[in-house]
Amino acid sequence: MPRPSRESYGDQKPPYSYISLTAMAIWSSPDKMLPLSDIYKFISDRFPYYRRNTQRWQNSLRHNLSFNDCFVKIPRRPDRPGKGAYWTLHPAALDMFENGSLLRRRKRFKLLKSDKDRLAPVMDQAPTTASPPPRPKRSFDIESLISPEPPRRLHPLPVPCCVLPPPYYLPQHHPYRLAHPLAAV
DNA sequence: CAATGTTTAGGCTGCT
DNA sequence: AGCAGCCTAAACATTG
Repeated sequence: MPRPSRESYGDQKPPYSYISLTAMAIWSSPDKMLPLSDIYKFISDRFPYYRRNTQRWQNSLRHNLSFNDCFVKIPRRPDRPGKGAYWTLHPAALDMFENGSLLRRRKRFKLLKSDKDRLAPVMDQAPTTASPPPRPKRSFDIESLISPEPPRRLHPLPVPCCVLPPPYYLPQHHPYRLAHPLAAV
């Protein structure tokens, strides 16, 4: 099984879907959430193939972000202004890839319409204030699958995975908090 | 205005 | 053949 590594692929197209590449990028970030431009950067830093034809693949990537329910937009905090939201993974979508492989998804992650409707009003609220972060619960270790292409590390590697981004990015009654086994306590 | 985000549409491939 | 997952193009809206 091919795995992304420092010297893999070169100019060849990596065997990962945009969904996989985006999930890698998001999950390798400290807060498990990234703005669009950082997702682009992660991918083109690691996979030289994506240093070309940027208009094409970035359009596809944006399509995937909006189209797939597994990606969720988190509004910026008012004190961190900027263009565009942060993107994260839906907690229920973390087992989308068979046995940790990012090559092919088991099944498309699709929310029921009723779930979407329930989520929508909450996502429109302005982000609220902080509370102590729930402690990490391992679920998905993409870090073990990826290493940066250039000889440098973007993040310290043994990062404990947490299912949720830090709560201060999320509205107080965000469903994700409830979805998190520790946040519910 | 350029970057970001949403949506529709068509094509390709592998699987059953 | 039909379906599911994926890729690409493109029109269009929103936002900083």
